[in-house]
This record gives sequence, C-alpha cells and structure tokens, in this order.
Amino acid sequence: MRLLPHPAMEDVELTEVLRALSDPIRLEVVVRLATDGETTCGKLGEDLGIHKSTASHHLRTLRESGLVFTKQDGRLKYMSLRRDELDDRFPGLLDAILSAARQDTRAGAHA
Amino acid sequence: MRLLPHPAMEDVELTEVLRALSDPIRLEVVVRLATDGETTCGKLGEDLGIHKSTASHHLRTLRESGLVFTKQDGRLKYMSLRRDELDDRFPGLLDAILSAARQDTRAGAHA
DNA sequence: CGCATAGTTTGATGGTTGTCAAACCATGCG
DNA sequence: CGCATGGTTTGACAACCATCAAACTATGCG
Repeated sequence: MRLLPHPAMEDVELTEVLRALSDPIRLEVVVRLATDGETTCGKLGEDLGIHKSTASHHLRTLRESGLVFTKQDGRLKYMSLRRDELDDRFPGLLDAILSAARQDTRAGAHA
Repeated sequence: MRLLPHPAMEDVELTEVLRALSDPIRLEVVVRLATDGETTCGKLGEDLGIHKSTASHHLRTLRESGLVFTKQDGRLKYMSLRRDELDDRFPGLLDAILSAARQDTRAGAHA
C-alpha cells in the first residue's frame, strides 16, 4: 500500500484545475469519482472506451493538477477525488462544477 | 449602438467555459470585468501589457465560450460579463471561480 | 472625402495537447 | 525464477493554441 507523489494543495493553481477539467473525458472522470468513489485506471479505460495509455495520461493530468489522489495497492492504483482539500483551498468550486456537469449531462449533449 | 452575435446560453458548454477560464490572462480579464464592470478591448491590452491582436483573440474566445457580452458603441466595443445568464445556466459556478481567483491572486502567484 | 482610431484578420512561429500503438516497468502469483 | 497483469513511457501524428506583427476593416470626426 504505497503512496505516490502529489502536489501540495497550496501549490495547486486555479488555472491548472480549470484546464484539467476543460477536457470532456477528464470532467467525466471527476464526476464518476465524485459519484462512485474511487476507481482504477483500467476500469476507467474500459468504461470510457479509450486506450489504457490515454486513460493513464488523463489520470496523470488530474493528479498533477491536484484534483485526484492516487493510492497503490498491489498491482492496482486507486484514484479518488481530493474533495476535502479542494473544498478547503477553493471553497464551493468543486461543488459548483460538479452540479454544472451533472446538469449539463442530463440536459443532453449540445452537439 | 450595435449588437454582435453571441451564443445562446443553452448552447454554452461547461467544458468550453472552463477552457476559456483556464488561461491566466482570460481569467484575469473576467475578474476585472466582474470587479470594474465593462471595459474595452484597447484598455485591456494596455492594462495587461499584451498586443492588441492578442487581446482581441482572448476576447473572442471569451465571447464564443459564452462568458462575455460585446456591445458596440461608435468605434468602441464594450465587453461585459454575462453574469445573470451564467448564474442561471450554471448556478454558483461563476461566483466560486471568481472568489477562488481573487483569493489565488491575493495569496501571491505560486510560481 | 481624407484621416485617425479601435478592433479584426491573417500569417508565421514555437509550444502544447489528445490519441493510439508498442515497448517498457513493476507487482504479485505459482 | 518466470509469467501474467495493471500502468507508465515513448514515439509519432494531427490538431490546436498563444503570441506578435503587419495588413486590413470599420467607424466617426473634420
């Protein structure tokens, strides 16, 4: 059960967080993490129908931006949202984005 | 006093809004618009020390993403935030981002 | 009409990004 | 140790982006 390097929350920049969330796949990943709790890299790749290296790339982006936390357990890497820390750093931000994303999805994709 | 074409708010996509705000200059522009009200393209270029064509490019991005409204009056084009419409479309989002941006700026740039 | 002013458009350039595939690395199981 | 499995890294490619400069457009003033 190892931990991986993560940026300290005070070093997390708002523009980096917003950039990470501006990709539809990464936004969907964050919504799923918020809804279903933690998941693994492989499961995400399957669920979203993308190559595993692409999933790895997005998860790295999310980790480096400060949004997700990665915990290694055996061969698996579990990703989770750094929800409390983010709420502390940017109060209300994650909630607003999550509810906007959920509403956006429910309303149907505006092609 | 002419109006320019703007996207309808129901066509505004969350990821586009986040992408528009993920550029430090555009985020700063939005903060200024929220604080000081409307401004012109040329003033922004001066204030931020960027070329006027760069300012024009960023303002176009902000307009197309649905964040700002452009009103032409004579030779000047006044930009303003589509605050109420955005609040209606994505409740709480703009406020959370603005307060995060202001807090981030006050805390000093984390190089 | 002619000119100055405010913005936009069009290159051109250097840098970043998302994607897949293939090679690679690390971990645990037998 | 050898192998399968879960992820990462690298390479390649096409698309996109921020920036400046220069040419262009549009507007109002005299």
